Amino acid sequence: MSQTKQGLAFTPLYRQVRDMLVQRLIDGAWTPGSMIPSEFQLAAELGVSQGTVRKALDAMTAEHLLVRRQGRGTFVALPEESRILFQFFRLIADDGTRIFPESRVMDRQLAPASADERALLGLGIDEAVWRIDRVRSLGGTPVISEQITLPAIRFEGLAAMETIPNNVYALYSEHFGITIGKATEKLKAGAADARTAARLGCTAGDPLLVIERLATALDDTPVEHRVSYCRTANFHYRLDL
Amino acid sequence: MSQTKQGLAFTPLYRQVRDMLVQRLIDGAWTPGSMIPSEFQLAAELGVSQGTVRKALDAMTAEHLLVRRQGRGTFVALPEESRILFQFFRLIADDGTRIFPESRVMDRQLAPASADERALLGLGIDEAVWRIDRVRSLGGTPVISEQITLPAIRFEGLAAMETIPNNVYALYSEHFGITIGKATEKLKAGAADARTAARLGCTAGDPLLVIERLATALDDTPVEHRVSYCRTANFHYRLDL
DNA sequence: AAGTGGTCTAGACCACTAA
DNA sequence: TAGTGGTCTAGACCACTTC
Repeated sequence: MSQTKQGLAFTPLYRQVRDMLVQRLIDGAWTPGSMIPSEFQLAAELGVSQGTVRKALDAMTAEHLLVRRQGRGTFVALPEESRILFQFFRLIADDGTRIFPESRVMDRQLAPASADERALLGLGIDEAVWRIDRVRSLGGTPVISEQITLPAIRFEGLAAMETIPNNVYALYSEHFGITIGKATEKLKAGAADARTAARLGCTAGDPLLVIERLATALDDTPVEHRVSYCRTANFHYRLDL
Repeated sequence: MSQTKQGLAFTPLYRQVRDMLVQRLIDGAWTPGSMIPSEFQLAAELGVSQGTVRKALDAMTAEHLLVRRQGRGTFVALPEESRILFQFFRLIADDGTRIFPESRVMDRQLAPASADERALLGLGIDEAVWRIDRVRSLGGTPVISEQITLPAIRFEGLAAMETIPNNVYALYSEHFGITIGKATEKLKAGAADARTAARLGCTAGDPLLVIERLATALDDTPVEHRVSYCRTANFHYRLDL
């Protein structure tokens, strides 16, 4: 647990500790929902001070990987609705209400990956993908039509599943051992095509908010590509700068 | 610099220090670009430890209020292009390039505030606002049409100004002593009206990304309301989750 | 009462910058 | 060489939760 500080590749100790602890999440040594050892235990085990462990744990808390509760302990974050709502789902009713959307799966297919999909998900030439097509409703009204693409190799049991639950990040975690760590979104305005318009109860050509998301696992490998077409008549995408 | 820790209104010491230092920015005791005292000097002056001052300064750095440079010192952040580009301007070329937009002011008016404007900017019944209408271009092509609304009382010298510079946050800071601290954005999809379409070189009815921003000063009072209509044919709004 | 995270302190040493 | 921020340590006490 020591390192010469000169040279161009200096990594602070708290960062090394953070990386080691994230590795435990990747390896599944610490599972979602479980309590991890206390700061002092980790400090003793790793041979660093408690303050250094704290700095690593604080960083992981900021990444939403851990949840700390005074008096109780530190826990591995769960992909529960409240967390998704806070971290990943930014569509909010115009009156400020936050609701978790319901989903209706329209289609699910296993197919060879297109060139675009291979590039986005880092797949080889012969790899396949799952494509999930669903409609999401907020307060009973269909608002989002979205297509999700997953690398087939990481979701091998998916064919056997009867239904796909509403919270897919909980599915990835519980059934496939994949934790989504980060995601990048690109937003554009687009026009509704006939099929999407029919789904969302609007007219073809109506403007839609188009959200393209690439989500990565804890090891920063791409896991999910998603394009969402959103009717923003009564909802908006909110962001603090 | 001490406080009983029981009771419901406990505020950590580093937070109190942070608030005191932000007050110096509000009061203008520390001006943008200037170097502030070292951690040890502040600690001695405020009667707290250097570690507590550091935690306050780190928080302010995270808020983009300060810039720290190892070996040089800690400086009050400037509303310079690079900072705006990083913190406030999220429209990026599809190839990933970040450019600072040029602006062309189409109109500037002083008028009584509408009911909506009064509500958004926290104004009284007889207050006036400035309305600035401009077109912004990226790499020579007009991409954004936006309307900015400012409380007239906070921008009294604006009538005398010949031109309005491209970087309005630098203007607010340098000419009116107002530092924008935070902003909230609401994104929707909308259709171009005839005037906006003519400005942006598209067709009326084309989908546009509509960004509504409310920016607040360091003391959390609203300062600027802005609605931007963006053509996203070759650009997108990017965000990390 | 015991164990946890949250705060605060004091001091050491390293790395970077400028004079 | 002096001064700055960046990292790391060791230890104290407080607040919250559970038993």
